[in-house]
Parts: sequence; C-alpha cells; structure tokens
Amino acid sequence: MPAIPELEAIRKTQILDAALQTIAANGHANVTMDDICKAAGLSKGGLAHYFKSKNDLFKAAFKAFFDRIFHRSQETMQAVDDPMGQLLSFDWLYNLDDPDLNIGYPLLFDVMSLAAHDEDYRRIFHDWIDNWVVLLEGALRKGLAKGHFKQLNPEATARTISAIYQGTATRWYLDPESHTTDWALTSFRQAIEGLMRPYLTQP
Amino acid sequence: MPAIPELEAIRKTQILDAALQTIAANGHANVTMDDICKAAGLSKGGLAHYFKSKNDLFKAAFKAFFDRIFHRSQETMQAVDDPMGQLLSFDWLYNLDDPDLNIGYPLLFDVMSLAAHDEDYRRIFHDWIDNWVVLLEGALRKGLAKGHFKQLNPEATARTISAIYQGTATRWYLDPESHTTDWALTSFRQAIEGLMRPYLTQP
DNA sequence: GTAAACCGACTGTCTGGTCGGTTTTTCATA
DNA sequence: TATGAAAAACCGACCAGACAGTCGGTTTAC
Repeated sequence: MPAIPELEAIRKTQILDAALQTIAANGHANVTMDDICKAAGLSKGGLAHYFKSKNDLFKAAFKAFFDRIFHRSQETMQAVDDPMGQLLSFDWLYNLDDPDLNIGYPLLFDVMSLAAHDEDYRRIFHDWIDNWVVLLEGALRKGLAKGHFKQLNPEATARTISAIYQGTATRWYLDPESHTTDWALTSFRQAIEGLMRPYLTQP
Repeated sequence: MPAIPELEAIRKTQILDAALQTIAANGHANVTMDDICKAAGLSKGGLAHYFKSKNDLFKAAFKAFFDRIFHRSQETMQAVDDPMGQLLSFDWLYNLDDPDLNIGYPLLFDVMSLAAHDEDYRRIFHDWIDNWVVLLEGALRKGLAKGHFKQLNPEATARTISAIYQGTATRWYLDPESHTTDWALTSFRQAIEGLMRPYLTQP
C-alpha cells in the first residue's frame, strides 16, 4: 500500500522534470541514467522503482513535455479573440527568455531525429503536431463561421501554417547569427498573411 | 609513398558513403565503428588509417553529403529560367523514390539535434542553410534585375522561402499519414506564392 | 628494402539493468 | 497507544555487454 497517495505522482514528475532538464541540456544521446538520478536526487534503484527502463523514462518525459507546452499554447491562443490574430498568436515561440523554449527546442530536435528511426517517437511527433493543428484549425473554423475567411480547407491550411512556424523557428533557434528575432517575426507573419490572403473575405 | 595516387580519395569516399548509409539507416546514435567497417568492407585498423576518430568521420560524412546535395539542387535550379519558377523548383524534395532523400532527411534531423549541443554541427547546419539561401537569393536578385519583383530584401526573403520548404518537408517526411505529398506540394507553393505576391510587379 | 595500407585481437571505460539488503510507512491487533 | 508484521520506497554495489581506440604484426605496392 502506498505511503502517501500522491507520492508516486510527485516522484514521477520530479524524475520527469530532471530527465527533461538533463536531456535538453545535453541531448538524449549524451544522457545517462546516473545523470538523471543525480538531477532528481534519487538513487539508481529508487529511480528504477518508478521507471522500468531508460526507454520508458525518455518516452514518458517527451510526452509529458509536449503535453505541457500544448496546454500552454492553448491558453495563449484563447486569450486572443480575432481568428486572424489567433493564427498569429504564437510569437512567444521566438522569445528565448522563456525557459520552456530552451528545453523545448532541443527536445523537439531530438524527437525528430529519433522519429526518423523509431515508430514510438514518430507517434509522439505526430501527436504533438496534431495538437497544434487542432488549435489552428479551431481558429480557422471560427474565422469561417464569422465570415472572415472563405473557401479554405481548415485542416490542410492549419498544417501549412504550423509548418511555417516550425520552419522559421528551426532556423531562428539553430542559427541565430543569420536569423534574427526580427527576421523570424517578420517571416512567419508575412508567410501566414500571404497564405491567408486568398481566403480573406475583406481584403 | 602512396600505392595508388588516388587511393586515399577512393577509400575516403568509400568510407564516407558507408558511413552515410549506415547513419541514415540507423541514426547517428545507433551506429558503431564496426558497423561502418562492415559496410565499407574494411577492418577497424584500416578505417583508422583514414579517419582519426568517430567524431572526425561523422563530421566529414555530414559535410560531404550536404555538399553533394547542394550541387544537385544547384543544377536542378539552373535548369529553370524563370525566377519565380526557380523559387518553386525544389519539388524534388518531395519525392521519396529519390535515394538521396532517404539519406538526406534522417541526416538532416540528426544534424539538427546535434547542432543544438555542438558548435561544429551548428556550423555544418549553418553552412548548409547558407548554400540554399545563396541559391534562392540568386533567383530573387535575378527577378529584381529582370523587373519581375520589386522592393524585397533578397537575403531575408530567401531565408523565409527556404524555411517554408524545410517546415513543409519535415512534416511530410516524419508524419506522412497526415501529410500527403499533395499537401506538401500545394502547401509550399501557396505559401511561397503568397509570400511573393506583394513583391510582384505584374499581378 | 621500405613505406604505405591494412588487419584484428586486445584493453580500458562506460553504462543500463539487477538484486540483496535497508529504511520508512501503514495498519491490524492487543 | 504500543507493537510488530508486511508492504512500499529506496539504496548502491555489482555484473555483463558494448564499444572506441590502440598496437604489434602482416600484406601490398613500388
């Protein structure tokens, strides 16, 4: 019987947080279980009590993080009312003062490189994308319902918009010397506005 | 004295090719020197004669591949004359029958995840991007000179276009069930055409 | 003969997972 | 409330496999 009912949840998030920090700082390939143990303040055996294997832990960590970041972007988007404004509401992606992002970008790159060879990570990537798409699709449908937009395929367009965000963000994060924040902000706005122009009812 | 003058070059490309195939198939983190030795038909000592360390070999392999793919895209683009056509000439990126791409995508994801933690790989990524940008910039400058385009910043716009390609391609490759080739082709065209519309002289 | 090219057994290190043991908590019972 | 058995939580030494790099020796080319 459990000591404290919430203990398992507490320990698990403690371990997952430690794993995320360590993976983001060093890359998944350079992280050992000992590293995570130290970061989590637990012993090897203690950690094994909660996660069967390194693989299990890593997958759980990635899933947990992308869930968190999704909920956050959902909130940010819902703070905006105008559908077009919602589509453009992800400029917080380009703010490195945000601690989530310093974890999020390395993690995303790790997931992508893993997804190229591992079905489970492909699934994690897929789910993450789908979350974004559902959000953007919501804004597009709202715009259609309000009569701001016309004739667009919400899902396909949502995927395109999200791909534009990702493409711009990748460059901005990995090669900041050549891709300033100004460039990133201007780029995604111009690209998304250009993409949406044919679908606007009031030009 | 060298046995055959060209031997070193032959062996090196032989090893690099083997490394690229193996890395692309398994991911850089899952490749051992023995794997590459087998793929290259050389022994450990033989391989060591040409590359000091795993690190050296991997970096050389990545560089070699991105060089190759750059020359190829250069040729493809120069086969098109119209500047706007040149900007849209990278649809071969969305053809998985192409053996280069089955190597290229996994490699690109590996480089990005490595670049997040290693300066040398950041440089490789940077150089690769720059090659693309120079190509696209050329097309944009040509369009300006010919009077097809106006008022655009060639470098910034080239970077945006290249980011659109990359964002779309990433989705298409890693999550093909939700991102069909049709979607990819339509997406990048719509996004790039939308981006370019304000800069066109003849609408 | 000599140097480059190549071989493959060996070594030292790293690391994930295991496992016997210890501490802590719970709870039934007196 | 005291007690003690049982379960959960946790520890860390240990093991076995994997792997990069080395090195003495062999083959090949000139």
